[in-house]
Amino acid sequence: MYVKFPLSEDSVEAKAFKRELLGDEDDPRKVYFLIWTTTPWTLPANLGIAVNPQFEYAAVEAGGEVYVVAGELVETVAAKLSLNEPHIVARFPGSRLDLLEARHAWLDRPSLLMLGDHVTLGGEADAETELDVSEARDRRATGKAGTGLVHTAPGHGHDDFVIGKTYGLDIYCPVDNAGRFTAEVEHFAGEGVFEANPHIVAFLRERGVLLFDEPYAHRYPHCWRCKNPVIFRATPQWFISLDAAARDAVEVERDEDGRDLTNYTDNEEAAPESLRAMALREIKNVEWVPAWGEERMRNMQKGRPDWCVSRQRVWGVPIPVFYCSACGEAVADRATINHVADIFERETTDAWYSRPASSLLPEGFKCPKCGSSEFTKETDILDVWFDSGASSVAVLESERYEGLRWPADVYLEGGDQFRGWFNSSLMVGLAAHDRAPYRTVVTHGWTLDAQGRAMHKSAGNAVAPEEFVKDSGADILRLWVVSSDFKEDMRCSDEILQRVSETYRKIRNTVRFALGNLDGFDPATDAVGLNEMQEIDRWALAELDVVITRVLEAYRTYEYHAVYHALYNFCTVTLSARYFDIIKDRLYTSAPKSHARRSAQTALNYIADALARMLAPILVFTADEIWENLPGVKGRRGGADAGAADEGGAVTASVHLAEFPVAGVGHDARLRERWVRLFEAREVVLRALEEARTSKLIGSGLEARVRIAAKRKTYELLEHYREELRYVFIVSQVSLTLLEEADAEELRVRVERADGRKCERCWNYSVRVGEFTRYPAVCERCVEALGEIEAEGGEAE
RNA sequence: CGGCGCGUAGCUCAUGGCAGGCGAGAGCGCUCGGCUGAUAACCGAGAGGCAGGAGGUUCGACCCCUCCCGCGCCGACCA
Repeated sequence: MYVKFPLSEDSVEAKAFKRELLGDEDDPRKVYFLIWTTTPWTLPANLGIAVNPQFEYAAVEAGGEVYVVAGELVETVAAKLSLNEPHIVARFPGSRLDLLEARHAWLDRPSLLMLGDHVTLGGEADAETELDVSEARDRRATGKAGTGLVHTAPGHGHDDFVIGKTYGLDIYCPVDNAGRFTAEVEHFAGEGVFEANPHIVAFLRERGVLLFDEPYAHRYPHCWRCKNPVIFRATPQWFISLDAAARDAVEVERDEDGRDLTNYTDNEEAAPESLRAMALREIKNVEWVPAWGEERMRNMQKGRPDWCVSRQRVWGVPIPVFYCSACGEAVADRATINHVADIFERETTDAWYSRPASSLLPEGFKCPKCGSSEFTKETDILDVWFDSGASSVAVLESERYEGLRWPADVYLEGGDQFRGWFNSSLMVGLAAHDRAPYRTVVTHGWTLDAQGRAMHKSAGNAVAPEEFVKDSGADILRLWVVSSDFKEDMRCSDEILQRVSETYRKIRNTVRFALGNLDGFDPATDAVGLNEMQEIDRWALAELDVVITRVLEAYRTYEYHAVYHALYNFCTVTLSARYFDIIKDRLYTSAPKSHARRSAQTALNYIADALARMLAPILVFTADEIWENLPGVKGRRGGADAGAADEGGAVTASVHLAEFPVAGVGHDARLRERWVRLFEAREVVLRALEEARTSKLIGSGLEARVRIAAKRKTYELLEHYREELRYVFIVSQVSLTLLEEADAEELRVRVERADGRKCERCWNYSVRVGEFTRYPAVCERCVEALGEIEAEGGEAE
């Protein structure tokens, strides 16, 4: 709607202005300021009109009246209003209008002309509409609505409020809590604002001040919950000042009950600081993970407005303020607040609602200003952020929990909580103890879908954790969490969870292999000392040691995805593809109680034990399942190095009562270096075997005899392990020769069919199969193993 | 628009962050093959990335600077 506000012609300034426009201050034609608005109900609260000082405005004469509108909008406005032969009588910059006075369109009240950069030519300049910038630009290019003069009601919108404050206008808001006009609003008192809209339009039309109205679609803010349109009202609120220094020194809690004194400040004498100053100081002392959190928090505190802590809700923690019924004085001093606090401690905050003001105040309390003893209670409640911000004090200093202390070691939440919980906790912590309530703050990123977009139920791309847990279990969901770098945004989708499920199965299967091969192994009697173990078993433990070191460090620094990758890589490469594959021969064919087999089992037991401990925080259930199946836990009590026992040898009932494995046990850097080179050679052999397989020379690697020629350096290494090589490469025979230094290759591998026949017991090929009358289908190694089994009274297959 | 962050193979991550240096790595997945005593398993080989894009600094940049593009969080009486 377009409404005209007449110029107040009485003032000297107005006369001068009219003379400029029409040449004569006594010209009978009246001058009007033309405003446009989509919210008729805010007009009763109009106290001003804003124009943009940068724009050019024009005075348009039509039908004996003169209208002021933005120069660029003259044509569109004239067309829309069907003005009778409009013509421009003057042009002037917006700044010319500053501080002129109009009369309200129908009320006996001035409306002040003001300058504001928020005024646009696109319409929808009203603060109420919250149009975003790009959309506003589009709108400006297409349909124009508006006059370049913005009706301003400081009580009904942010921009209006701000400019109203600048010009010293009242913050006038004649709408009550129920959304109805108050009694002072002529003609419309008691009407709900939305119901009043058409009445106001009709009323203005009758008065002849409405020049045009039409239906107009535009954005308008709605309640996020009930979806109804909301209205803006400026209302009195309680704030906590961030810049005012405390008038009194903070009361310092003394260390009465043995709590760490450093938790509390004792700077009673120090000059009072503002909350903001304290916050900026404390932010430096907190460890932020990731580190950029410090800068984010600091920037936020720098530009933060005072904390509005009052909320108009019927539930919550009341603000313990009283108002004098006689003089209106707000009462909230230490004595009254402590009095209320004492009552709350006994009766909970419900007392605020159940007791009258008189019984919430100290006996005989009188208004410090007027001496009256009649008071009313504040009805606003505290911002719930204040509640959560107080959690550190409420929980950590509660006597209901043992072993807790303030401040907290760690706060962990999503990055959205910088402005939320991290902030409110900091404020309350500072108020209570002058210190940050946390030593470390860890933040995680957002969960996004496969395309990296935020999950929304409405977009249908959300993964419901509870659904997934129901199908696949919490262990796998936790494994997903840990597989991602939680400090950044994390992606989650069916495919990703599918992958994680597969890695879970791999880990579980790997440990199951170890446990399966520990059947009958009793760490107390069967374990082999580290120095007596076969070298590859010690190699496995040396690799495990590296993993332990890496995992413990990663846990310590919140690099959980590094934990995941280290453990998973260990399971797939070190164990499954290498160690397990190589020792299968020994586990399956050596005599059950042979030293060779027990050597491998000792390593397996240690590995399974360590994996259970390291996996425990992630695969909570699976780790316990592993734990229960460790031979040291199953029934018996383990030895010191037998695993499944904590330091001191005590077997714990649950892995979650056990410590992380200790680094350094299997440490052997030189051994690992040798085996790095051995495995490099193994890769060359494996490639050669693959070629032989492709050409149908062999199928299984055990069908092969490998002829290796190596230059001096490699030769010497391999020579040292000559008898081990067939097991490391998993072939039946290996021969080794020296390669000329002039040769191009460091290592040359030829694959042939293995000599002899396949041993039906161990599947290796041997020229000696058939030599042994007692076991004609078996090789020399198996004959020996079978002999041992028989000697132990066991049953040889 | 303002504050902060992210963008390396199909996927999850290394390397790279104020110590820039030869042809950017791993595992999974995929393709092909082997094994059949971890079998709703296991082993191997292979293909696969111009490090979001464009400039700049430099003898030399994934790594430093600028701009652009894409994405996320915050700027809400939602916790």
